[in-house]
Amino acid sequence: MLHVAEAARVSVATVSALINGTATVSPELSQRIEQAIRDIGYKRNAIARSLKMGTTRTIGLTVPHITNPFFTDVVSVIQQAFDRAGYAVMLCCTDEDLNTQDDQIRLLLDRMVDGLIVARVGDGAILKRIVDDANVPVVLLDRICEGVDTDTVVLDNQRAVFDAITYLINLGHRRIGYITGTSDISPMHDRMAGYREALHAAGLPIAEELIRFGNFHEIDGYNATMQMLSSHDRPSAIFSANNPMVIGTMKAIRDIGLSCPEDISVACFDDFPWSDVFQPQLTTVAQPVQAIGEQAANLLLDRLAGNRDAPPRKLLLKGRLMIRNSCRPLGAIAQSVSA
Amino acid sequence: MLHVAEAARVSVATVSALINGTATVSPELSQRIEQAIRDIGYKRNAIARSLKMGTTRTIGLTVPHITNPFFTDVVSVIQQAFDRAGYAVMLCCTDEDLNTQDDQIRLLLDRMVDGLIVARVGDGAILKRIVDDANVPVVLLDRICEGVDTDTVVLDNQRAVFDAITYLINLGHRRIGYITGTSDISPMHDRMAGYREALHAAGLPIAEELIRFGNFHEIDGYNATMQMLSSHDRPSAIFSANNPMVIGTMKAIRDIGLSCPEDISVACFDDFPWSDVFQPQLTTVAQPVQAIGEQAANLLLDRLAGNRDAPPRKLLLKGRLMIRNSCRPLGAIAQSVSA
DNA sequence: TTGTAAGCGTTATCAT
DNA sequence: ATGATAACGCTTACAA
Repeated sequence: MLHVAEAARVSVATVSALINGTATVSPELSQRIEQAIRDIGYKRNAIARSLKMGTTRTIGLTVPHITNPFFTDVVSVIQQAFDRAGYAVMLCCTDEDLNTQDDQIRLLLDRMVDGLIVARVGDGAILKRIVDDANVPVVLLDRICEGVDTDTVVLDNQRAVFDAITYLINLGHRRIGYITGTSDISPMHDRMAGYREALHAAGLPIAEELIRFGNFHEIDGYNATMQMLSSHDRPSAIFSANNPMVIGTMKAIRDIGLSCPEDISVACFDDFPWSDVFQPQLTTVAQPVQAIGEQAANLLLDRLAGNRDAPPRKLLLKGRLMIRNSCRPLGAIAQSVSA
Repeated sequence: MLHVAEAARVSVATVSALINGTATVSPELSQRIEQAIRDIGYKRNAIARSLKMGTTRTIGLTVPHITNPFFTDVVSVIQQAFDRAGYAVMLCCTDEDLNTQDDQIRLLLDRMVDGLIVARVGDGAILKRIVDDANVPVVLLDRICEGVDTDTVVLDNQRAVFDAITYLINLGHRRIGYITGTSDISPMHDRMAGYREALHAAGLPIAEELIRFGNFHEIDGYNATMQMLSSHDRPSAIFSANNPMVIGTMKAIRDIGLSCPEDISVACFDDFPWSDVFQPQLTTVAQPVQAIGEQAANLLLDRLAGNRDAPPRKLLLKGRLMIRNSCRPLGAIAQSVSA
């Protein structure tokens, strides 16, 4: 900018005034300055501006795994929304690791991000302290956080799984396997509650050996399914509370020589774009990813626009059961087995 | 930092020296300073540091669509690599739009990113100018760029498609539909060349009506497939040069009342994690996503570490044909049709 | 070993 | 309408 000012024979203040329209500058000087800007190819340095202004027009976004289709979509929507608003987004993946998340959030805060969207992991205590210290607005995505009272966008997970399990029960299933991630994060906790609630509402017993915990990855779904199917009294249906793990479930079913839905019914949380093209067409609980991403972005954008004092807004969205052909009435299963 | 200095009754220079280990400071002062840092909860401001140092420890990454599974994986790998190295990554999605890409790269450059990884889109001329002006290292990912002579990681696309089409030909297919994105980007151009080369090598004619151009999205694959299948002389196999479009192809096959592989064989570029679990199990060309992401990251990290003068390094990786069951010998197709 | 002070590229206040 | 100048928070000669 100094170069521009010199070339145009004006002061830097005038250049700044012109660029930002913060004061009126005469036509002659305007022209000289614009010419100089073109000649030199001047671009305003956003870092210096940030230092002075105290704002970076950058937000931080942290999710557990970007390869989880749910997060892929949500990240995509959020990124687009901020791009439209002229914000940059720094993306971090915590890999479901608490310390990693910790480091990443500090890294983002050090870089003076104007706001944070976080799908947290693990214990919320540290997150709470970080968020309290930092003076930036935070929106919690997908996962609520005990003690952190801030804008939130989550699904009604309990209700969604209740519906799915009830559907399975109505199909005649009595022994329904349930594969979940560690329940220290709210969605896993709430989904499990939905499972228990549905069984309870139907007057069915809860068989603890049918509940398996994994670490969110395909391999965990594989192992959990293997264990359940190797038992002498295997379930007639399996619900996976997490999207990547259901791939493992399907591989285990295949490897053990069974097939879905003939021998075992399968349903899972989170929809796939290809769900209704390949066989079996998985019955899933679809989350409104577009809405989730947009709401999260809007909530933060609203705070960024200056609305700091509004009380925390908690959005609870509804899932939708997408019934396809991966779950069969239990009668049909009995037939195919006896055939 | 000023606060810390005051609280510890030292100068800011001493605080800085201690934090950065850039000079030795006496035990007494060290202790006082560390105490003050804890008391105040001081965190170094990375923006101010960046302004002074001229480096942000942040890189920019732009891809067309993060929802394209290939890019999802590559972005994930790259993000992890830079996270390990203490870098933040700003992610942008161009949506295959030239102007968007333009704006985003400028936005990243304004923010003084230390380097850029770009899976470019459209005409390379503007990209070239931008890259020349900016004084940051750039690595080109997935797509080379005429005139931009810099580090590059791409696949041997022509060879990969040649292999896939040859496989189809050996199965007995003669009329092979080909669905591609606009060929102004190198992978699409090279893959098409592989298609033509394979037909030519087998002495087969190239039927231009079997080559359809789409815009990379599922809907484009759908439309292209619909058109081909509605013709009186439809192909016996379809190859989709792009991953999202093959979902459209499968939907079109279903909607038109045909089935794969019984009525028509399908193969495509880019592998899916679930390819060998659902039916039909798609035959695909798998890219070494892990290697691609790591190499791109390493190339940039190496430049960032100071190796600026090495000549541009061009990495050409090999694809792998994953043969599954979505392609049938033509004889079998004839049988199932006559049956 | 420690402190003083200049400077990174902006914006903003206050004279002129 | 324009310009001089301080300030944002840091690093780094250089001086003490």
